[in-house]
Amino acid sequence: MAKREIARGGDALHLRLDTTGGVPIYLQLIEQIKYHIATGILKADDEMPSVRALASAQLINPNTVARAYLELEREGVLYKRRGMGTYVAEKGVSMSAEERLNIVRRLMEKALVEGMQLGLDAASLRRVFEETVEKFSSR
Amino acid sequence: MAKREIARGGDALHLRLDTTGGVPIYLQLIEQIKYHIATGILKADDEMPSVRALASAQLINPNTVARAYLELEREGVLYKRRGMGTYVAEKGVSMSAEERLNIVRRLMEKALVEGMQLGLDAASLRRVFEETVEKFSSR
DNA sequence: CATGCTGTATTAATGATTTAATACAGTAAA
DNA sequence: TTTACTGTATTAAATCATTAATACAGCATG
Repeated sequence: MAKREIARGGDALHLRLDTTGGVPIYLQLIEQIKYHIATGILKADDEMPSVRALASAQLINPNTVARAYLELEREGVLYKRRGMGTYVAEKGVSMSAEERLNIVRRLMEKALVEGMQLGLDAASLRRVFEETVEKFSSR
Repeated sequence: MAKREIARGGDALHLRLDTTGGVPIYLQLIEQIKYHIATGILKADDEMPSVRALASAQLINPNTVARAYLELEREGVLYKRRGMGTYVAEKGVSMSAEERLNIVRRLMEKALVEGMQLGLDAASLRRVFEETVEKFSSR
């Protein structure tokens, strides 16, 4: 038996999955893994929990984890070594600068449209922006 | 027959609906209506196109429009007068300041998590923010 | 009050998504 | 090579979401 010493980034993962059907599990996984990378809990080349380990820890089907990992690999967030494991990738290597900007622009627009609809002025929106940037600037 | 004179805000609506199934039609409607409000094309108390008028203009089912209007009413974006029509509401009257802030925080977080994952630094993110704010500050 | 417009409600059909069961395939270590 | 771990692929079941058909109900106008 190969009981490798593991120092998985996944050890520090605190995933809160809501399995009541509101949001698909694999999307929650994707979102929370990205979040943990953004906060620095997961760093480049950290090993993720295996598909089966994470599945049994969370009492979900391995395929659901595999789907999340697959999508994250497509986005360039994770990379895999067949037979070995899944790892955190370096950032932003998969697309052109313009493509990346456009993705963020779309999301920013969504946030600000919603904010304006809720009656927030530019100053309030700016405050939310700065506040949020700080959460991710510890690294 | 009551052929009322109408000055619908909807006249200026340029909706581009993609009916190939990617994004649900009613969500596209919601998003684009909010967008038009944010840009000032639709103003408070403007009359929206009727459920049937918008449906036949866009070749979609009236219930689909009704669903979008219903959701927008729930969010306080539109209001209705039964038998009369649907209108654009004043902004941000339906929830507490803290609730409104939290909604925007969530969306902002999503945008920035994605941005960081794509390798953008704080300065680039700030540029996207300012750029986007300006789009909606003409009013 | 009748007409023709508003939005509403109910139900059904369709289609897509999500999850699960299960078997396959690659790698490392003993 | 065997074992025990990795991820992968295929298929099917179940669930959910979306859209549509159709009938109902309220209001303004003439």
